[in-house]
Amino acid sequence: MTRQLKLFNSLKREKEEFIPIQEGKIGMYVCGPTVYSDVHLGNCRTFVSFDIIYRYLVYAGYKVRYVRNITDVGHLLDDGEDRMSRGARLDQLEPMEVAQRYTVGFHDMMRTFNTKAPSIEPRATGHIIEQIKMVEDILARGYAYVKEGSVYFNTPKFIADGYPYGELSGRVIDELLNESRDNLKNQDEKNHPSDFALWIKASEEHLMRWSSPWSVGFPGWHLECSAMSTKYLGETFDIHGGGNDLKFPHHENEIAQSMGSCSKAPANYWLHTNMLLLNGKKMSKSEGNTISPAELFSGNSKHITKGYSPMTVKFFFLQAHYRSPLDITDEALQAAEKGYKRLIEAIKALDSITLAFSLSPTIKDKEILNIIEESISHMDDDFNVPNSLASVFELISIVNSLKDGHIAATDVSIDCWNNMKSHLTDIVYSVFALNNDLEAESSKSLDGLMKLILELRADVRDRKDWLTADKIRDSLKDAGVQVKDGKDGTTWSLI
RNA sequence: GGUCGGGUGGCCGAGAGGCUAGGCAGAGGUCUGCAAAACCUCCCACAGCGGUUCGAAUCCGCUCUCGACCUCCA
Repeated sequence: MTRQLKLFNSLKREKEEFIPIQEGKIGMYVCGPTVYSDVHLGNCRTFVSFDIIYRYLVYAGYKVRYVRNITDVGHLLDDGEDRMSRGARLDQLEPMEVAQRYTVGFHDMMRTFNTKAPSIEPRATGHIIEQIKMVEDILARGYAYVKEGSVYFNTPKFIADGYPYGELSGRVIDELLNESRDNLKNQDEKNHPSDFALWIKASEEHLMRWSSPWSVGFPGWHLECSAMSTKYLGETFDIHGGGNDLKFPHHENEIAQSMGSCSKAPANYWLHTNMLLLNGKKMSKSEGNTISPAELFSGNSKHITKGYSPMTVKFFFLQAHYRSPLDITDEALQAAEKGYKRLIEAIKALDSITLAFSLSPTIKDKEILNIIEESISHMDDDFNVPNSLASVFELISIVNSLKDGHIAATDVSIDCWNNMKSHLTDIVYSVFALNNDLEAESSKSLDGLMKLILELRADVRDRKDWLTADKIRDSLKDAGVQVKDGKDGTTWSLI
């Protein structure tokens, strides 16, 4: 049994009933990172959002194939140089070395945020053959032309044949054409400014290059996603996701490429995540209004007063809907940290609560079961995590009340309690995937604790009170801490 | 300039014609040797100005304001 979902489809700009192509199965493609520098915090929010979407789809009973690419070629700079190559020159590294380094960094960060690896994570450079094939298909159907060894998509013909160029991004076709006419003179080889490159002939210095029927070159900006989504999910699949800044031109061109090559739309539902702001403004490196994940964790930034753990940051993300912009402020992060802590403390306490619950159903059961169902149905409604979290917090209050005896255990049945317990654990740990990283903090307090104990013990030793000093050492050993008295003082470690 | 999407209480953020969002902060209370935690109660907001309606934070218009895209961008 799968749950019935409603998704906000960017294509229609409204919520729709979700109907998968194959019952019970979902193919989902999400545009992944370009690995030419460290992951941007905004990337993290987007991928955390889609991770929760992926996890929820599985939770809701669907069998999901989740494909998220790694872009390691193909993005042009203003000067026509490939991004990967530029990184390579600056760093004196092989292009693939740059890609590898930042791919590893990206994966580390995804692990830090406790996201699941996608089912397939294809790389653009590993699918050059598929991309060339797609260009051939588009050429064969007349929606592309070759110029000086490069291949361009023919948007005017595509539009003239009645295909929906501009539908996703809400761009008016006439306007696109008009706007284009103005800058026509600036264009080099393209017949029309709104045309875009499918294959680009490599200049002499270009490091990343492959043979093709048209030239030794490299694939265009948008082609990889079309080729790889088709390969792994089929010509038409269920869900395509990405940041909303990719709507145009990237996603629009993906649609054009797919329809141009086989006349079928690539995805039925398009999901777009919104942007992250910092102190009410967009993040911008040039204006210094930016913060990296590492800075956020360490507190090493002028924008925040302290560091916030990855799960605190994740919880902060979860409090906003994926389609809303989210403003990062120190105050908001502090609030998130406290809320997250309250949530996790209660979840952690779940197992230690053993009370004499009622053996038969109660009135309170109904209320609790209701809240449980709400926390799920909010997720059915376009993955409304904030609303679902609100329901979870209502359950948390009930858990704490039971724990402290403000609600009598006899008012709740044992079945209902077990139900609530497993549901809370499931949704918090498996769907929201907020893994308890409070342990890291407790090791901080352990540090402080040990410092204090060892200082006191040092005083005792100065007084040559060996009995007490040894008692401390022995007791600590029993507690799992090994005390090591050395020449330069005393250290300790966990056994 | 064009297109699209926002502006919600002290802060962050859901909601989207009549019905409690939630978190954080603040006030009072219960508990406690004192704290902390937890629980209870209170704090009833929707940028401004018009309009539609029995009724608008929610619909319409205008104004102000923020953001995204239009060029690589999650």
